[in-house]
Amino acid sequence: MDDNSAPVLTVQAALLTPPFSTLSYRLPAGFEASFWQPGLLLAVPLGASLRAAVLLERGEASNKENSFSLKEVAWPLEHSPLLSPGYLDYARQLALRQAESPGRALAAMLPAGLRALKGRLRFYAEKAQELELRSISGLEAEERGLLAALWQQGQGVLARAGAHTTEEEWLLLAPPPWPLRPAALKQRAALEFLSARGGRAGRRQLCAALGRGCAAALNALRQKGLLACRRESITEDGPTTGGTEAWLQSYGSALCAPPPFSLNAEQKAALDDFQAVTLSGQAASRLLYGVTGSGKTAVYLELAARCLLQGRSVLLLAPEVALAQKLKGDVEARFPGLPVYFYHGSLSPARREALFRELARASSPALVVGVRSALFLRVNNIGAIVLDEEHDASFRQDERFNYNAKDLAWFLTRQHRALLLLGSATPDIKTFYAVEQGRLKMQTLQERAGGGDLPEVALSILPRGPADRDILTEESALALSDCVQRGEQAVILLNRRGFVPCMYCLECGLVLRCPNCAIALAYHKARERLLCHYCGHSSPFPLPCPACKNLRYLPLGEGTEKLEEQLRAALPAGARVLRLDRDSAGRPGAAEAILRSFSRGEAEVLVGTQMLSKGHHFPGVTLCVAANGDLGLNMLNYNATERVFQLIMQAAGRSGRGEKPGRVIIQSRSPDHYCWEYARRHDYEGFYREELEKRRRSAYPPFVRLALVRVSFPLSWPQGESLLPLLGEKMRAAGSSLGVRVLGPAPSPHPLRGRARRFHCLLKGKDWESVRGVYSAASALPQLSSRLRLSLDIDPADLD
DNA sequence: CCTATTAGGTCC
DNA sequence: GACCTAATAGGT
Repeated sequence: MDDNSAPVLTVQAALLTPPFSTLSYRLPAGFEASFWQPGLLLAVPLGASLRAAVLLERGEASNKENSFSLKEVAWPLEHSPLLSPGYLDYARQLALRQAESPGRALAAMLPAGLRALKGRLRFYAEKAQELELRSISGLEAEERGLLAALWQQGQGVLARAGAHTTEEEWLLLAPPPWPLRPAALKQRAALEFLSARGGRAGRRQLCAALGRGCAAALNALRQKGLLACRRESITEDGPTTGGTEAWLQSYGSALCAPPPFSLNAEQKAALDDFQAVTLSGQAASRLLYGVTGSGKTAVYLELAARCLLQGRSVLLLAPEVALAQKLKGDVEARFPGLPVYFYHGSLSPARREALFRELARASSPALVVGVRSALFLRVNNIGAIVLDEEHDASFRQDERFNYNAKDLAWFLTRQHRALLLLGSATPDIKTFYAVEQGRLKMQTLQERAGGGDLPEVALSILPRGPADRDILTEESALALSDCVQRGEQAVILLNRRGFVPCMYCLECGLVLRCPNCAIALAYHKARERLLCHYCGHSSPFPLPCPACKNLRYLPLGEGTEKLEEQLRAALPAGARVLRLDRDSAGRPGAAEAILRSFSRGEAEVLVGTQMLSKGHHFPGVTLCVAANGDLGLNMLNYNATERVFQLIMQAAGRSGRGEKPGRVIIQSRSPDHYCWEYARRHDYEGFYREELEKRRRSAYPPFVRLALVRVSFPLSWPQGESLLPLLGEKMRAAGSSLGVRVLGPAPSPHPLRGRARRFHCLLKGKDWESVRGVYSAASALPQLSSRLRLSLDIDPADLD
C-alpha cells in the first residue's frame, strides 16, 4: 500500500528543445537519491515524445498533491553532471536578462550534440545488452531496477549516434510514376523533392521544403513502402583526463620564459595592476585604453601567463574569428607548446562538443582563445577574461538568441572573482563614460610600441548626387598610384557588400526587391544574379522591370566588386589586387589565407569591408582609403556615427605601422560632419565628448537603458496587426508607472522576413529592471496568441 | 465513406 | 519541435 504521508522525490528539469519550459518529474526507482545532482543531463517524456533536459534542482511533492500526475524521468544521460551548479546559475542569469526560460538559455549555450537525444543505451552485465532510449519505460520495474544499479556502477553507457550529423536520411525506393491519390499533394511533393536530389535528402531539408505536416506525409510514404529512413552509425565517447600537477611540470617553464622584448613602463604598470586584481580574490573590471600599436596584446599575453601560473584559467576573446586566429598565433609565438583551446563558430559540431566536454572536465587551468560564444563554455576557475576590441558590435547580438558578451563576461568574472579586462583604442562610449563616472578603472598606453607616428588623416570630398561614375576622387587615385609605384601597399575600405546594393529602374523609379523580404536585391556581377542578403533568394539579372517592362537601370551605390574593377583600370599596369569580404572569405580559413598572402606582399592593393579594419599588422601598408566613409552616418541607429568613427580610427591604425609614414584618406559627401575633424586629429576623447553631449540631449545610452521589443506574426494572419495598438497601449501604461518611455509599435526596417511580419517597440528606461517590467507586462497580455511572437532585445546593436 | 491535409492545442 | 485531435477538403 502507498504511504500517503511520505513525500515523493521530484526534480525540476529544463527542456532543451521547445517549449523550453521547466517541468517537474518523479524519479525512477533503483537509483540512489544522491545520484540526481543539479546539472545532470536527462531524457524526460513530454507528451508522446522524449526530450533532452537538464536537472535544475531537486524537490519534493507530497503525495496528496499532484505528484500522481507527474511523469517519471525516463533515464539519465550521464553518470555525473557535466554542468556545475555555477554554470546553472550562469544560465539562469542569462535567462533572467533576456526574459527567457532557463531551458532556452541552456539550449543556446550548449553544443548541439548535448541538446539532441540520439543514441542507444548499452549495458554490460553477464552479456552486453542494448536498447533504445524510448523502450526503457516499457520494461518491467524489476528489470529497470537492475539496469539502474548497472548504470550507477558505470556498467551502462549512452552509445551515441556518431558523426553528429544527427539527422535521419530519407531514401526514395521507387521511381515515378508513384501510386498516389491525386489529393496527396504533400506526399507527391516529398517524392519529387527526393527525386530531384538523386533519391536522398536529410529530414531537415525535407521539412524546410514541405513545411507543416511534413512528418505525417513522410510517415505515410514509409508505410506505403515508397520511402525508407536511415540512421547513422553508432559510436561511443570516452573520457579524457589531466592533472594540474602534470600540467605545471610540462608548461610551467614555457610560461616563465622571459618575453623576447621588454615591456615599457606603461605596459608594466598596467600588467601589475591587472595581476593585483587576479591575486586579490575579488572581482574587478579594467579598461586598457591604448592606440593601435601600443602593445595591448603583449599585456594580454603576460597577464594570461601569470594567471595560468596562479592555477587559474584565462579567456582571450576577439570579436571575429580572424582576430581570434591572430591572438592564437601570438600566444603560440610567445609560449611555444602551450596548449590552447581555440573556439569559434566554424568548428564542426563534433569538435565543438568535444571541446566543451574536455574543458568542463579539465582539472588544470586552461587558456581559451576564441570569439564571444566561447563565453558559453564551462571553464573552471576563471582568473581573467579579456575582451579585445571591446567596442566592436559583434560582441553583441546573435541570430538565435540575443546576448551581450560584455554583460556575460561581467557576470562570469563576478562569479569567479576574476578580472574583466576590456581593451580598445576607441572604447565604446558607454565604457568610457563608466570610466569618467568612476565606475571602471582604466590603464592607458600612450606610446606606440613600434615607435612610429600616427598616420596623417585627410578628407577628400566626393561630389554630391548619385555616385554612378567615379568611386575614387582624383586625390585618392593619385595617392594610390604613387603608393603602388613606390612599391608600397595600400588598403581600400568599403563598408558594403556586393556589386551594387540595388537596381533602380530609370523609367518608373522602381527598386528591384526580394519577393520574400521586401528588401532591395544586390547585384553580383560574377554570378550575373540578384541576391537577397536576408533570405538568400536569388534570380538571374538582366530582367525586365516588373512594373514597366523596361530594361534600363541605374545602379544605386557602390560595392567592392565594382571598385575592384575600377581600380584595375586606375592603377599602374601589373598592380595586383586582393579582395576580402564575406563572399571571398566564405569558407573558414579563406580570410586568413587572403590576409597572409597580402602581408607576404603578393599584392599591392587590398580591397575589403569592415573585416579589414581589425587588428591585422601589415608593415608594408602606407595608405588607407575609406572609399565611402560616410555611408553609415545617416543610418537608423543612434550609434551609427560612433561606429563610423571607430572604423576610420581602426583603419588609420592599419596604415603606417611599419617604419614608413602612413596616410589615410577619407572620402565623404558630407565634409562638415563633426566626426571627420576628430578622426583627422586622432582625437578619440574629443569625439567622445561631443558624441556624449548629443546622446545626453536626445536621451540615448549611456543616459538611458535602451531595449527593443520585437514583435512578429505570420503573414497569413492579418488579425495580428489589429493587436498592435493594444500592445502599445499596454506597454505605455506599464511604462508610465515604471518610468519607461515606449515608442511604437512601428514596422521594423525590414518589415518582412521569411513569411513573418515584423514590428518593434523602442523602450527607454532608467534601469533594466523597469524595462523588463514593461516587457513582462506586454507578454502577459491575455489576447496574445501563440502566433504573435514577442522577444526582448536588451541594448540592441541594430534596429533591424 | 475513405483518406490526406490543415489548424490548434498540449506537453510535468 | 513533435505529437495528438478534430475539422475539412477532395476524391472513391
